[in-house]
Amino acid sequence: MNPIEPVLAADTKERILDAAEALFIEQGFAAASLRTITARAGVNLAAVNYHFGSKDELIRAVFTRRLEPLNRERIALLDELERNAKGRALPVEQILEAFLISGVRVARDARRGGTLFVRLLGRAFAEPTEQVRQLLPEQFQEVVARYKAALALSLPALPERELVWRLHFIFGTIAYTMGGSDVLQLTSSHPLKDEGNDAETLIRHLVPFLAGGLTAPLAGAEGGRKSRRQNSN
Amino acid sequence: MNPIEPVLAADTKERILDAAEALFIEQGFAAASLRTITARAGVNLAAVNYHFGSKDELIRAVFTRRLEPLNRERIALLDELERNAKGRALPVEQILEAFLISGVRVARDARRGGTLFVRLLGRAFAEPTEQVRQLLPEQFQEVVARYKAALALSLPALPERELVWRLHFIFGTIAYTMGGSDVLQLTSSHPLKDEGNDAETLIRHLVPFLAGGLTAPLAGAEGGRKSRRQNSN
DNA sequence: GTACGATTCATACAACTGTTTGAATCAATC
DNA sequence: GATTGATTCAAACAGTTGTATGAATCGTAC
Repeated sequence: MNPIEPVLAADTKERILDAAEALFIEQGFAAASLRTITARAGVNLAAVNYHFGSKDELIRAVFTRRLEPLNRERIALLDELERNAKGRALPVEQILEAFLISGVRVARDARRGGTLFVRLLGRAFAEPTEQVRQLLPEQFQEVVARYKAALALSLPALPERELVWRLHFIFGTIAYTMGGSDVLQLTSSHPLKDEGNDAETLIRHLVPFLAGGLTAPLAGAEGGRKSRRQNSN
Repeated sequence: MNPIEPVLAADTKERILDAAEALFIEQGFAAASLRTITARAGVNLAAVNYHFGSKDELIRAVFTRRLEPLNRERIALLDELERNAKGRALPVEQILEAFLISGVRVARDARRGGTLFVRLLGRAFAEPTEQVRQLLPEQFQEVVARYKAALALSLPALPERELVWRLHFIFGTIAYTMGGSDVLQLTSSHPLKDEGNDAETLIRHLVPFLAGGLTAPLAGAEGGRKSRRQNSN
Protein backbone atom coordinates (compact mmCIF):
# COMPACT_ATOMS: atom_id res chain seq x y z
CA MET A 1 0.00 0.00 0.00
CA ASN A 2 1.24 3.46 -0.84
CA PRO A 3 2.25 5.23 2.35
CA ILE A 4 1.15 8.57 0.94
CA GLU A 5 -2.53 9.51 0.80
CA PRO A 6 -4.12 6.07 0.67
CA VAL A 7 -6.76 7.06 3.20
CA LEU A 8 -9.81 8.51 1.54
CA ALA A 9 -11.68 9.93 4.51
CA ALA A 10 -12.73 13.54 4.42
CA ASP A 11 -11.38 15.46 7.38
CA THR A 12 -7.95 15.23 8.94
CA LYS A 13 -9.17 13.95 12.26
CA GLU A 14 -10.82 10.90 10.76
CA ARG A 15 -7.98 10.17 8.39
CA ILE A 16 -5.63 10.02 11.34
CA LEU A 17 -7.96 7.67 13.18
CA ASP A 18 -8.21 5.40 10.14
CA ALA A 19 -4.47 5.26 9.62
CA ALA A 20 -3.80 4.71 13.31
CA GLU A 21 -6.36 1.92 13.46
CA ALA A 22 -4.63 0.07 10.63
CA LEU A 23 -1.11 0.61 11.92
CA PHE A 24 -1.87 -0.37 15.49
CA ILE A 25 -2.89 -3.76 14.17
CA GLU A 26 0.13 -4.18 11.96
CA GLN A 27 2.73 -3.05 14.47
CA GLY A 28 1.17 -2.64 17.90
CA PHE A 29 0.55 0.52 19.86
CA ALA A 30 4.10 1.21 20.94
CA ALA A 31 5.78 0.38 17.65
CA ALA A 32 3.49 2.41 15.43
CA SER A 33 5.02 5.87 15.45
CA LEU A 34 3.23 9.15 14.93
CA ARG A 35 5.35 9.75 11.84
CA THR A 36 4.26 6.50 10.26
CA ILE A 37 0.65 7.21 11.12
CA THR A 38 0.58 10.76 9.82
CA ALA A 39 2.47 9.72 6.69
CA ARG A 40 -0.11 7.07 5.84
CA ALA A 41 -2.90 9.50 6.61
CA GLY A 42 -1.32 12.05 4.29
CA VAL A 43 -1.31 14.59 7.08
CA ASN A 44 1.20 16.74 8.83
CA LEU A 45 2.98 15.31 11.84
CA ALA A 46 1.78 18.01 14.18
CA ALA A 47 -1.84 17.29 13.34
CA VAL A 48 -2.03 14.49 15.90
CA ASN A 49 -1.06 16.70 18.78
CA TYR A 50 -3.25 19.49 17.50
CA HIS A 51 -6.38 17.37 17.18
CA PHE A 52 -5.87 14.81 19.93
CA GLY A 53 -3.32 16.31 22.30
CA SER A 54 -1.07 13.28 22.58
CA LYS A 55 -0.49 9.79 21.29
CA ASP A 56 -2.18 8.30 24.33
CA GLU A 57 -5.34 10.24 23.65
CA LEU A 58 -5.16 9.19 20.02
CA ILE A 59 -5.16 5.55 21.09
CA ARG A 60 -8.14 6.24 23.31
CA ALA A 61 -9.97 8.01 20.48
CA VAL A 62 -9.38 5.11 18.09
CA PHE A 63 -11.28 2.86 20.46
CA THR A 64 -14.07 5.10 21.64
CA ARG A 65 -15.02 6.08 18.10
CA ARG A 66 -15.97 2.49 17.31
CA LEU A 67 -16.74 1.09 20.71
CA GLU A 68 -19.41 3.51 21.77
CA PRO A 69 -21.90 2.75 18.98
CA LEU A 70 -20.96 -0.94 19.04
CA ASN A 71 -21.78 -1.31 22.70
CA ARG A 72 -24.95 0.71 22.38
CA GLU A 73 -26.07 -1.72 19.69
CA ARG A 74 -25.16 -4.68 21.87
CA ILE A 75 -27.36 -3.41 24.67
CA ALA A 76 -30.17 -2.48 22.30
CA LEU A 77 -30.13 -5.98 20.84
CA LEU A 78 -30.36 -7.55 24.27
CA ASP A 79 -33.12 -5.13 25.21
CA GLU A 80 -35.15 -6.24 22.25
CA LEU A 81 -34.66 -9.93 22.96
CA GLU A 82 -35.71 -9.50 26.55
CA ARG A 83 -38.73 -7.42 25.60
CA ASN A 84 -39.94 -10.19 23.30
CA ALA A 85 -39.27 -12.85 25.93
CA LYS A 86 -41.50 -11.07 28.44
CA GLY A 87 -39.59 -12.05 31.53
CA ARG A 88 -38.81 -15.60 30.51
CA ALA A 89 -35.19 -16.71 30.31
CA LEU A 90 -33.57 -16.54 26.90
CA PRO A 91 -31.81 -19.49 25.28
CA VAL A 92 -28.09 -19.29 25.91
CA GLU A 93 -27.34 -19.46 22.21
CA GLN A 94 -29.53 -16.44 21.56
CA ILE A 95 -27.68 -14.35 24.13
CA LEU A 96 -24.30 -15.31 22.77
CA GLU A 97 -25.46 -14.62 19.25
CA ALA A 98 -26.76 -11.20 20.15
CA PHE A 99 -23.37 -10.29 21.51
CA LEU A 100 -21.48 -11.63 18.54
CA ILE A 101 -23.77 -10.46 15.78
CA SER A 102 -22.98 -6.82 16.56
CA GLY A 103 -19.32 -7.55 16.10
CA VAL A 104 -20.08 -9.15 12.77
CA ARG A 105 -22.04 -6.13 11.59
CA VAL A 106 -19.07 -3.93 12.40
CA ALA A 107 -16.75 -6.31 10.59
CA ARG A 108 -18.89 -6.13 7.49
CA ASP A 109 -19.33 -2.37 7.49
CA ALA A 110 -16.21 -0.56 6.40
CA ARG A 111 -17.61 2.70 7.72
CA ARG A 112 -17.72 1.23 11.18
CA GLY A 113 -14.17 -0.06 11.06
CA GLY A 114 -14.63 -3.33 9.23
CA THR A 115 -12.39 -6.30 9.91
CA LEU A 116 -9.64 -3.95 10.92
CA PHE A 117 -11.26 -2.70 14.07
CA VAL A 118 -12.56 -6.10 15.09
CA ARG A 119 -9.06 -7.46 14.93
CA LEU A 120 -7.69 -4.46 16.78
CA LEU A 121 -10.18 -5.04 19.54
CA GLY A 122 -9.12 -8.65 19.82
CA ARG A 123 -5.52 -7.57 20.12
CA ALA A 124 -6.27 -4.96 22.72
CA PHE A 125 -7.37 -7.60 25.18
CA ALA A 126 -3.86 -8.96 25.45
CA GLU A 127 -2.08 -5.63 25.23
CA PRO A 128 -0.10 -4.80 28.35
CA THR A 129 -0.02 -1.06 27.70
CA GLU A 130 -1.37 0.94 30.58
CA GLN A 131 -3.68 3.20 28.56
CA VAL A 132 -5.39 0.26 26.93
CA ARG A 133 -5.87 -1.63 30.17
CA GLN A 134 -7.59 1.36 31.67
CA LEU A 135 -9.70 2.03 28.62
CA LEU A 136 -11.38 -1.32 28.00
CA PRO A 137 -12.92 -1.98 31.42
CA GLU A 138 -14.75 1.32 31.48
CA GLN A 139 -15.92 0.78 27.90
CA PHE A 140 -17.20 -2.73 28.53
CA GLN A 141 -18.48 -2.47 32.06
CA GLU A 142 -22.11 -1.92 31.23
CA VAL A 143 -22.29 -4.47 28.41
CA VAL A 144 -20.68 -7.19 30.47
CA ALA A 145 -23.04 -6.57 33.37
CA ARG A 146 -26.10 -6.78 31.15
CA TYR A 147 -25.07 -9.97 29.36
CA LYS A 148 -23.93 -11.56 32.57
CA ALA A 149 -27.34 -10.92 34.11
CA ALA A 150 -29.10 -12.37 31.09
CA LEU A 151 -26.98 -15.51 31.20
CA ALA A 152 -27.49 -15.89 34.93
CA LEU A 153 -31.21 -15.92 34.32
CA SER A 154 -30.89 -18.58 31.65
CA LEU A 155 -28.60 -20.76 33.76
CA PRO A 156 -30.23 -20.78 37.19
CA ALA A 157 -28.42 -23.93 38.28
CA LEU A 158 -25.00 -22.44 37.55
CA PRO A 159 -23.43 -20.77 40.62
CA GLU A 160 -22.49 -17.15 40.04
CA ARG A 161 -18.87 -17.85 40.80
CA GLU A 162 -18.81 -20.46 38.07
CA LEU A 163 -20.54 -18.11 35.67
CA VAL A 164 -17.80 -15.55 36.21
CA TRP A 165 -15.18 -18.15 35.45
CA ARG A 166 -16.92 -19.11 32.25
CA LEU A 167 -17.45 -15.52 31.18
CA HIS A 168 -13.70 -15.18 31.46
CA PHE A 169 -13.19 -18.12 29.16
CA ILE A 170 -15.77 -16.85 26.71
CA PHE A 171 -14.25 -13.43 26.33
CA GLY A 172 -10.87 -15.04 25.91
CA THR A 173 -12.12 -17.15 23.07
CA ILE A 174 -13.81 -14.23 21.38
CA ALA A 175 -10.83 -11.94 21.79
CA TYR A 176 -8.35 -14.42 20.36
CA THR A 177 -10.61 -15.45 17.52
CA MET A 178 -11.45 -11.90 16.55
CA GLY A 179 -7.78 -10.98 16.74
CA GLY A 180 -7.38 -13.39 13.88
CA SER A 181 -3.69 -13.99 14.39
CA ASP A 182 -3.79 -17.76 14.00
CA VAL A 183 -0.45 -17.87 15.73
CA LEU A 184 -0.36 -21.63 15.74
CA GLN A 185 -1.02 -21.75 12.01
CA LEU A 186 -3.66 -24.34 12.57
CA THR A 187 -5.25 -23.38 9.31
CA SER A 188 -2.10 -23.84 7.26
CA SER A 189 -2.94 -27.43 6.50
CA HIS A 190 -6.55 -26.64 5.92
CA PRO A 191 -8.56 -24.34 3.65
CA LEU A 192 -10.25 -22.77 6.64
CA LYS A 193 -8.80 -19.36 6.01
CA ASP A 194 -11.22 -18.48 3.27
CA GLU A 195 -14.11 -19.48 5.43
CA GLY A 196 -12.78 -17.47 8.35
CA ASN A 197 -12.90 -14.23 6.46
CA ASP A 198 -16.62 -14.57 6.49
CA ALA A 199 -17.57 -13.42 9.94
CA GLU A 200 -20.94 -15.15 9.83
CA THR A 201 -19.30 -18.51 9.38
CA LEU A 202 -17.21 -17.75 12.41
CA ILE A 203 -20.29 -17.16 14.51
CA ARG A 204 -21.94 -20.31 13.26
CA HIS A 205 -19.00 -22.27 14.65
CA LEU A 206 -18.36 -20.15 17.70
CA VAL A 207 -21.84 -20.09 19.23
CA PRO A 208 -22.22 -23.86 19.64
CA PHE A 209 -18.74 -24.10 21.11
CA LEU A 210 -19.35 -21.36 23.66
CA ALA A 211 -22.81 -22.62 24.51
CA GLY A 212 -21.36 -26.08 25.01
CA GLY A 213 -18.77 -24.76 27.43
CA LEU A 214 -21.26 -22.55 29.21
CA THR A 215 -23.74 -25.35 29.82
CA ALA A 216 -21.14 -28.02 30.62
CA PRO A 217 -21.53 -30.00 33.85
CA LEU A 218 -19.67 -28.64 36.84
CA ALA A 219 -16.25 -30.07 37.61
CA GLY A 220 -15.56 -32.75 40.16
CA ALA A 221 -19.08 -32.61 41.56
CA GLU A 222 -19.43 -36.35 41.32
CA GLY A 223 -15.81 -37.11 42.20
CA GLY A 224 -14.53 -39.19 39.32
CA ARG A 225 -13.64 -37.71 35.98
CA LYS A 226 -14.46 -40.69 33.83
CA SER A 227 -16.18 -39.87 30.61
CA ARG A 228 -19.69 -38.56 31.06
CA ARG A 229 -20.74 -37.37 27.65
CA GLN A 230 -17.88 -38.78 25.78
CA ASN A 231 -18.48 -37.80 22.23
CA SER A 232 -19.59 -35.25 19.72
CA ASN A 233 -23.09 -34.82 18.36
CA MET B 1 10.75 -3.57 43.07
CA ASN B 2 14.23 -2.17 43.12
CA PRO B 3 15.43 -1.69 39.56
CA ILE B 4 19.00 -2.45 40.57
CA GLU B 5 20.16 -6.03 41.18
CA PRO B 6 16.90 -7.67 42.18
CA VAL B 7 17.61 -10.67 39.99
CA LEU B 8 19.43 -13.37 41.89
CA ALA B 9 20.45 -15.73 39.09
CA ALA B 10 24.06 -16.67 38.76
CA ASP B 11 25.40 -15.86 35.33
CA THR B 12 24.79 -12.76 33.29
CA LYS B 13 23.02 -14.53 30.48
CA GLU B 14 20.31 -15.93 32.73
CA ARG B 15 19.89 -12.70 34.69
CA ILE B 16 19.17 -10.92 31.43
CA LEU B 17 16.63 -13.55 30.43
CA ASP B 18 14.90 -13.29 33.80
CA ALA B 19 14.72 -9.52 33.70
CA ALA B 20 13.55 -9.50 30.08
CA GLU B 21 10.88 -12.06 30.86
CA ALA B 22 9.46 -9.88 33.60
CA LEU B 23 9.65 -6.62 31.68
CA PHE B 24 8.12 -8.02 28.50
CA ILE B 25 5.04 -8.80 30.54
CA GLU B 26 4.87 -5.42 32.22
CA GLN B 27 5.50 -3.31 29.14
CA GLY B 28 5.39 -5.43 26.01
CA PHE B 29 8.22 -6.37 23.69
CA ALA B 30 8.59 -3.05 21.90
CA ALA B 31 8.23 -0.83 24.94
CA ALA B 32 10.69 -2.70 27.16
CA SER B 33 14.04 -1.16 26.29
CA LEU B 34 17.42 -2.80 26.59
CA ARG B 35 18.44 -0.18 29.10
CA THR B 36 15.53 -1.01 31.38
CA ILE B 37 16.21 -4.71 31.03
CA THR B 38 19.94 -4.53 31.73
CA ALA B 39 19.35 -2.13 34.61
CA ARG B 40 16.96 -4.54 36.31
CA ALA B 41 19.32 -7.41 35.64
CA GLY B 42 22.17 -5.45 37.21
CA VAL B 43 24.20 -5.90 34.08
CA ASN B 44 25.96 -3.69 31.59
CA LEU B 45 23.97 -2.47 28.61
CA ALA B 46 26.30 -4.04 26.08
CA ALA B 47 25.88 -7.47 27.64
CA VAL B 48 22.71 -8.13 25.66
CA ASN B 49 24.39 -7.67 22.32
CA TYR B 50 27.43 -9.57 23.49
CA HIS B 51 25.51 -12.62 24.68
CA PHE B 52 22.54 -12.63 22.33
CA GLY B 53 23.51 -10.53 19.34
CA SER B 54 20.41 -8.39 19.19
CA LYS B 55 17.16 -7.61 20.92
CA ASP B 56 15.25 -9.81 18.51
CA GLU B 57 17.37 -12.79 19.39
CA LEU B 58 16.93 -11.98 23.07
CA ILE B 59 13.17 -12.19 22.63
CA ARG B 60 13.60 -15.50 20.87
CA ALA B 61 15.86 -16.80 23.62
CA VAL B 62 13.38 -15.83 26.34
CA PHE B 63 10.82 -18.12 24.74
CA THR B 64 12.93 -21.07 23.69
CA ARG B 65 14.52 -21.38 27.12
CA ARG B 66 11.15 -22.21 28.66
CA LEU B 67 9.23 -23.55 25.72
CA GLU B 68 11.53 -26.36 24.72
CA PRO B 69 11.31 -28.33 27.99
CA LEU B 70 7.64 -27.44 28.38
CA ASN B 71 6.70 -28.87 25.01
CA ARG B 72 8.84 -31.93 25.53
CA GLU B 73 6.91 -32.59 28.74
CA ARG B 74 3.61 -32.09 26.97
CA ILE B 75 4.47 -34.71 24.40
CA ALA B 76 5.87 -37.10 27.02
CA LEU B 77 2.64 -36.81 29.00
CA LEU B 78 0.53 -37.64 25.99
CA ASP B 79 2.87 -40.49 25.12
CA GLU B 80 2.31 -42.00 28.53
CA LEU B 81 -1.45 -41.66 28.37
CA GLU B 82 -1.60 -43.30 24.98
CA ARG B 83 0.71 -46.10 26.08
CA ASN B 84 -1.60 -46.91 28.96
CA ALA B 85 -4.68 -46.71 26.76
CA LYS B 86 -3.27 -49.34 24.41
CA GLY B 87 -4.80 -47.95 21.25
CA ARG B 88 -8.17 -47.04 22.68
CA ALA B 89 -9.33 -43.45 22.44
CA LEU B 90 -8.66 -41.26 25.47
CA PRO B 91 -11.35 -39.27 27.26
CA VAL B 92 -11.37 -35.70 25.99
CA GLU B 93 -10.95 -34.35 29.49
CA GLN B 94 -7.81 -36.39 29.98
CA ILE B 95 -6.22 -34.99 26.83
CA LEU B 96 -7.05 -31.42 27.75
CA GLU B 97 -5.76 -31.98 31.25
CA ALA B 98 -2.50 -33.40 30.00
CA PHE B 99 -1.92 -30.28 27.97
CA LEU B 100 -2.82 -27.91 30.78
CA ILE B 101 -1.12 -29.71 33.65
CA SER B 102 2.30 -29.04 32.14
CA GLY B 103 1.53 -25.36 32.11
CA VAL B 104 0.55 -25.55 35.74
CA ARG B 105 3.79 -27.25 36.68
CA VAL B 106 5.73 -24.46 35.01
CA ALA B 107 3.62 -21.87 36.79
CA ARG B 108 4.39 -23.46 40.12
CA ASP B 109 8.12 -23.87 39.56
CA ALA B 110 9.98 -20.60 39.79
CA ARG B 111 13.03 -22.18 38.16
CA ARG B 112 10.99 -22.88 35.07
CA GLY B 113 9.62 -19.37 34.85
CA GLY B 114 6.72 -19.53 37.28
CA THR B 115 3.62 -17.45 36.73
CA LEU B 116 5.67 -14.88 34.89
CA PHE B 117 6.42 -17.03 31.88
CA VAL B 118 2.95 -18.51 31.69
CA ARG B 119 1.51 -15.02 31.51
CA LEU B 120 4.10 -13.98 28.95
CA LEU B 121 3.17 -16.91 26.80
CA GLY B 122 -0.47 -15.93 26.95
CA ARG B 123 0.42 -12.44 25.88
CA ALA B 124 2.58 -13.59 23.03
CA PHE B 125 -0.40 -15.09 21.28
CA ALA B 126 -1.86 -11.67 20.65
CA GLU B 127 1.39 -9.92 19.91
CA PRO B 128 1.60 -8.51 16.41
CA THR B 129 5.41 -8.29 16.40
CA GLU B 130 6.97 -10.12 13.51
CA GLN B 131 9.59 -12.02 15.49
CA VAL B 132 7.02 -13.42 17.86
CA ARG B 133 4.65 -14.45 15.12
CA GLN B 134 7.39 -16.43 13.46
CA LEU B 135 8.61 -17.97 16.68
CA LEU B 136 5.46 -19.51 18.13
CA PRO B 137 4.31 -21.62 15.19
CA GLU B 138 7.61 -23.43 14.88
CA GLN B 139 7.70 -23.96 18.63
CA PHE B 140 4.19 -25.34 18.85
CA GLN B 141 3.89 -27.21 15.58
CA GLU B 142 4.68 -30.65 16.91
CA VAL B 143 2.66 -30.36 20.10
CA VAL B 144 -0.43 -29.13 18.30
CA ALA B 145 -0.22 -31.94 15.76
CA ARG B 146 0.03 -34.57 18.47
CA TYR B 147 -2.85 -33.28 20.58
CA LYS B 148 -4.98 -32.70 17.54
CA ALA B 149 -4.50 -36.31 16.49
CA ALA B 150 -5.38 -37.55 19.95
CA LEU B 151 -8.56 -35.50 20.03
CA ALA B 152 -9.52 -36.62 16.56
CA LEU B 153 -9.33 -40.19 17.77
CA SER B 154 -11.54 -39.42 20.76
CA LEU B 155 -14.10 -37.53 18.68
CA PRO B 156 -14.60 -39.71 15.62
CA ALA B 157 -17.94 -38.12 14.76
CA LEU B 158 -16.47 -34.63 14.67
CA PRO B 159 -15.38 -33.58 11.15
CA GLU B 160 -11.75 -32.55 10.97
CA ARG B 161 -12.67 -29.10 9.75
CA GLU B 162 -14.80 -28.60 12.81
CA LEU B 163 -12.05 -29.89 15.07
CA VAL B 164 -9.70 -27.28 13.65
CA TRP B 165 -12.23 -24.57 14.42
CA ARG B 166 -12.59 -25.75 17.96
CA LEU B 167 -8.85 -26.07 18.49
CA HIS B 168 -8.70 -22.43 17.54
CA PHE B 169 -11.22 -21.55 20.19
CA ILE B 170 -9.49 -23.68 22.79
CA PHE B 171 -6.10 -22.11 22.32
CA GLY B 172 -7.73 -18.71 22.44
CA THR B 173 -9.30 -19.46 25.76
CA ILE B 174 -6.09 -20.83 27.19
CA ALA B 175 -4.01 -17.95 25.91
CA TYR B 176 -6.28 -15.29 27.30
CA THR B 177 -6.76 -17.04 30.61
CA MET B 178 -3.07 -17.68 31.09
CA GLY B 179 -2.31 -14.11 30.12
CA GLY B 180 -4.21 -13.23 33.26
CA SER B 181 -5.03 -9.69 32.24
CA ASP B 182 -8.67 -9.74 33.28
CA VAL B 183 -9.18 -6.74 31.06
CA LEU B 184 -12.89 -6.67 31.69
CA GLN B 185 -12.36 -6.71 35.44
CA LEU B 186 -14.91 -9.42 35.78
CA THR B 187 -13.32 -10.46 39.02
CA SER B 188 -13.53 -7.02 40.58
CA SER B 189 -16.94 -7.71 42.04
CA HIS B 190 -15.99 -11.18 43.06
CA PRO B 191 -13.35 -12.80 45.25
CA LEU B 192 -12.20 -14.92 42.37
CA LYS B 193 -8.77 -13.39 42.18
CA ASP B 194 -7.38 -15.32 45.12
CA GLU B 195 -8.65 -18.53 43.66
CA GLY B 196 -7.19 -17.73 40.29
CA ASN B 197 -3.68 -17.50 41.58
CA ASP B 198 -3.89 -21.18 42.23
CA ALA B 199 -3.32 -22.67 38.83
CA GLU B 200 -4.88 -25.99 39.76
CA THR B 201 -8.17 -24.31 40.50
CA LEU B 202 -7.99 -22.73 37.09
CA ILE B 203 -7.67 -26.12 35.44
CA ARG B 204 -10.53 -27.55 37.45
CA HIS B 205 -12.76 -24.88 35.94
CA LEU B 206 -11.18 -24.74 32.51
CA VAL B 207 -11.26 -28.42 31.59
CA PRO B 208 -15.04 -28.89 31.88
CA PHE B 209 -15.63 -25.71 29.92
CA LEU B 210 -13.32 -26.72 27.09
CA ALA B 211 -14.59 -30.28 27.02
CA GLY B 212 -18.13 -28.95 26.89
CA GLY B 213 -17.31 -26.80 23.90
CA LEU B 214 -15.34 -29.52 22.20
CA THR B 215 -18.12 -32.07 22.47
CA ALA B 216 -20.96 -29.67 21.72
CA PRO B 217 -23.44 -30.58 18.97
CA LEU B 218 -22.66 -29.26 15.53
CA ALA B 219 -24.29 -26.03 14.47
CA GLY B 220 -27.31 -25.74 12.25
CA ALA B 221 -27.35 -29.44 11.42
CA GLU B 222 -31.02 -29.65 12.21
CA GLY B 223 -31.88 -26.23 10.85
CA GLY B 224 -33.56 -24.39 13.70
CA ARG B 225 -31.68 -22.77 16.48
CA LYS B 226 -34.24 -23.24 19.20
CA SER B 227 -32.84 -24.43 22.50
CA ARG B 228 -31.63 -27.99 22.43
CA ARG B 229 -29.86 -28.51 25.71
CA GLN B 230 -31.04 -25.45 27.40
CA ASN B 231 -29.46 -25.49 30.79
CA SER B 232 -26.57 -26.24 33.07
CA ASN B 233 -25.80 -29.55 34.76
C1' DG C 1 -10.73 43.47 0.98
C1' DT C 2 -9.73 42.91 5.55
C1' DA C 3 -9.76 40.94 9.81
C1' DC C 4 -9.97 36.59 12.47
C1' DG C 5 -10.22 32.06 14.28
C1' DA C 6 -9.09 27.51 12.84
C1' DT C 7 -6.02 24.61 10.73
C1' DT C 8 -1.72 23.23 8.47
C1' DC C 9 3.04 23.49 7.82
C1' DA C 10 8.27 23.03 8.25
C1' DT C 11 11.37 22.93 11.73
C1' DA C 12 13.48 22.21 16.02
C1' DC C 13 13.79 20.15 20.72
C1' DA C 14 15.39 16.99 24.19
C1' DA C 15 15.03 12.32 25.32
C1' DC C 16 15.34 7.78 24.13
C1' DT C 17 16.21 3.76 20.94
C1' DG C 18 19.41 -0.52 19.50
C1' DT C 19 24.03 -1.15 18.41
C1' DT C 20 29.17 -0.62 18.25
C1' DT C 21 33.72 0.29 19.87
C1' DG C 22 38.00 -0.15 22.26
C1' DA C 23 39.91 -0.17 26.59
C1' DA C 24 39.64 -2.41 31.25
C1' DT C 25 39.02 -6.43 33.98
C1' DC C 26 38.63 -11.12 34.92
C1' DA C 27 39.84 -16.22 35.36
C1' DA C 28 42.47 -19.86 33.94
C1' DT C 29 46.77 -21.94 31.60
C1' DC C 30 51.45 -22.40 31.10
C1' DG D 1 54.09 -14.17 37.00
C1' DA D 2 53.25 -13.60 32.16
C1' DT D 3 49.91 -14.76 28.46
C1' DT D 4 45.60 -15.46 26.55
C1' DG D 5 40.81 -15.71 25.75
C1' DA D 6 36.40 -14.49 27.64
C1' DT D 7 33.73 -11.11 29.72
C1' DT D 8 32.53 -6.48 31.40
C1' DC D 9 32.65 -1.67 31.17
C1' DA D 10 31.93 3.44 30.02
C1' DA D 11 31.27 6.04 26.20
C1' DA D 12 29.66 7.25 21.91
C1' DC D 13 27.15 6.26 17.46
C1' DA D 14 23.38 7.50 14.25
C1' DG D 15 18.57 7.18 14.09
C1' DT D 16 13.98 7.57 15.95
C1' DT D 17 10.68 8.87 19.34
C1' DG D 18 6.69 12.22 21.10
C1' DT D 19 6.06 16.97 21.59
C1' DA D 20 6.32 22.13 21.02
C1' DT D 21 6.82 26.39 18.39
C1' DG D 22 5.85 30.12 15.41
C1' DA D 23 5.04 31.33 10.87
C1' DA D 24 2.10 30.37 6.80
C1' DT D 25 -2.35 29.26 4.95
C1' DC D 26 -7.12 28.51 4.85
C1' DG D 27 -12.20 29.63 4.87
C1' DT D 28 -15.61 32.94 6.54
C1' DA D 29 -17.92 36.83 8.35
C1' DC D 30 -17.95 41.53 8.30
